Amino acid sequence: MTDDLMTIREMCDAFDVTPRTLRFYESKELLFPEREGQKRLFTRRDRGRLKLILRGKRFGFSLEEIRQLLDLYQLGDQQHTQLVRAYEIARERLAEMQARRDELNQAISELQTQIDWAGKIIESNETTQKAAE
Amino acid sequence: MTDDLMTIREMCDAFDVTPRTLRFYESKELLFPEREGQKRLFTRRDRGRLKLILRGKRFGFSLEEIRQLLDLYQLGDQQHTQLVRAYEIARERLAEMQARRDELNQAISELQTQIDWAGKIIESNETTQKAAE
DNA sequence: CGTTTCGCTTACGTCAACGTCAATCTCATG
DNA sequence: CATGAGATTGACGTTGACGTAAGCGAAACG
Repeated sequence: MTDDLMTIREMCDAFDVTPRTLRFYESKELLFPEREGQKRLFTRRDRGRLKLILRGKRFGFSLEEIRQLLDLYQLGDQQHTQLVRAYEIARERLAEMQARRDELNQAISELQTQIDWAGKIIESNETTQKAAE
Repeated sequence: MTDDLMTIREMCDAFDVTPRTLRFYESKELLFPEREGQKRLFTRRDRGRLKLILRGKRFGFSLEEIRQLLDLYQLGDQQHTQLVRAYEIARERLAEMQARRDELNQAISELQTQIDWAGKIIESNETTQKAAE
């Protein structure tokens, strides 16, 4: 593939973000595009990371938290101590995410209940209205 | 129950927030505490809403989005048109939340995979180290 | 009765996550 | 070669969600 590398514009179109956002993420060390002269060229690795960044944001993680999470996905070349530490952090994060999912499930079922109620009310309103006509 | 009404301090202790936060939420019309003279007194309704507010925040909703969600839980005294509209919004939100949950589940299983790998690496490192001793 | 202790209001400060604008630079195209 | 479209680097502006400090009123305590 010749377009293993993508320009900033291609990235923006692909992920629906602005150039400013990509430069900002680079300045925060979330992305590490290569350079061709001055111009940024984003790699497959950058795309993978960006995907995770955007996902993290949808769950309300801060960019700093996301940066730490990203490091967990790149555990290859670590020292043993570092690896063990990352492992522990990862297990904590996993527990958090599972707790969140459970909470989210509860929120969903509560909202579902409200919706069912509202549906019934609307239904009865409409039938009584029809009856009144 | 005589303490159906709670002071600002009791609320802060119960929900681990600051007074500033509660006043801020009131100013944004997320909470509607009663008044005894100048002092705020938070009702059971306020506590229910605060619980939902804090939950919403954990999922990355803005306060404005949360305000709209809260209205869905108070569909009693609405006009028919309003009710139908709220019903539609609620169904959209529900779909969003379900999508989020699915995405979260995927993120969890991916992270789980990474953790399993890391666990294996750590294990093998430790056994080879032991063997070398 | 003085003085802490809460609580209230008003108002300015802060931090994250970008938006926006100006001033270059660079390269392709008429 | 001019020029116009994109990209880059500062640098300042903005918005959301509070923090924080100043000043005042009420009430509870020694």
